[in-house]
Amino acid sequence: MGPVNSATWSLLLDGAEIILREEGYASLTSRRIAERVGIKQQLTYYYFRTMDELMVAAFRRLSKRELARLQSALSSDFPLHEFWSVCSNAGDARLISEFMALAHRSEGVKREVVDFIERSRRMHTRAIAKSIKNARKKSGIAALSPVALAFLTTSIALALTRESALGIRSAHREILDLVKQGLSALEPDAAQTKEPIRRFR
Amino acid sequence: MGPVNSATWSLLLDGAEIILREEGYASLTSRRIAERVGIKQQLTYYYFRTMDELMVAAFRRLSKRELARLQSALSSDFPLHEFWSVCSNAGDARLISEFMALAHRSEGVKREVVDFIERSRRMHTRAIAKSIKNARKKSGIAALSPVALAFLTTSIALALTRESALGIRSAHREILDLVKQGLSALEPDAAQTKEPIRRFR
DNA sequence: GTCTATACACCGATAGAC
DNA sequence: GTCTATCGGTGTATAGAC
Repeated sequence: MGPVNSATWSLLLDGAEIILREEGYASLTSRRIAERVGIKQQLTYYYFRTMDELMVAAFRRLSKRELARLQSALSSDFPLHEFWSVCSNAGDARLISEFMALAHRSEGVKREVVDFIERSRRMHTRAIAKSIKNARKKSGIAALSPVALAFLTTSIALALTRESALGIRSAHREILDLVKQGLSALEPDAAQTKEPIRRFR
Repeated sequence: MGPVNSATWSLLLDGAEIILREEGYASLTSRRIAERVGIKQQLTYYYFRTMDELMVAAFRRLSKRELARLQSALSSDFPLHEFWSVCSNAGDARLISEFMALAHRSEGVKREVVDFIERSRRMHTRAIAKSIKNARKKSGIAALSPVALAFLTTSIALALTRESALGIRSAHREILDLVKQGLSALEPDAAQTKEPIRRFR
């Protein structure tokens, strides 16, 4: 069994991410990955016992990276604005949504995905709670609990990216304005210092 | 080429739906469908030229049925409550989400999916607009345009079903109460006459 | 309309040479 | 650690008998 984090090990996971992004999980095969990164198919089984193990490893690496990215967003000057920006990244959203689909087909992947969602929601919730407490004048948004706001934010980000990928645009502009308004209510200074978030046309 | 809407033709699409629901789109193969409904694999190609054609036909049939279901919901006494109830049906949500994933891999499916989303959103938007106009006292919810409310409703329904399928429950109770409250603001009489919607524990 | 037979490509996975 | 060779299984799709 090949060593974790070695060069070829990482290369295989890189290939897995590329395939998932570009072609979806149905094309996530050892042959396709190997072909994409220029190695022999059978080498896959030196580093991973089964394809399922590879998928779990791929998501675990992605999850680690994504949680670090979210954590660093939450450590910035405008945590909620930055968190939203990370959530709205189309490439990673696509990747995570492919893994969510895979979660229905692999117990191992499912465990990791659930763990990731719960962790990121907890982080997000704590940050929202802090922002609400710090906000000078309470806006109507504080009628909702932090965890509900966290759920809504990520749900909206995912729906926007998914529909954008299909070419659907109806209501997007208004929803985006609404989110921006909500974020600015919780982080008032961000509106002046940062340019408007414009991720969807 | 076998006749559309014949018994075996329908049987094949039934099988396709079952496979999609139970195993996801990666398992949507002619062998698996045929095995599931008890016919020979090769017969698939008497009714459909390619698997892609079968998928498009399957979604078209589902889309028709679903739009009819939504339309009939909107013709009921409490259109928005009923629409929400249909959207929150776990089985159909799963099916539609599998087709959305398939849309990334098939131009034909993509066209049908986009058409379905746009049609259902238009129907939903019109119904919301009508309810807002009819509502006696305007609630805070009317600050949002009908199409934005339509987007939010379906996004929330999809996110709730997806997370429920994974076993995640955080914030669900509160979000469900929020939706119920919004629906009741637009359709005030429904609260008394119908029992509370309780689709997620 | 449904069947058998069959083509050819791709899949996961293993054995063993170097 | 990477390679060649190879297995049995499954995938789409076609030809042709009944």
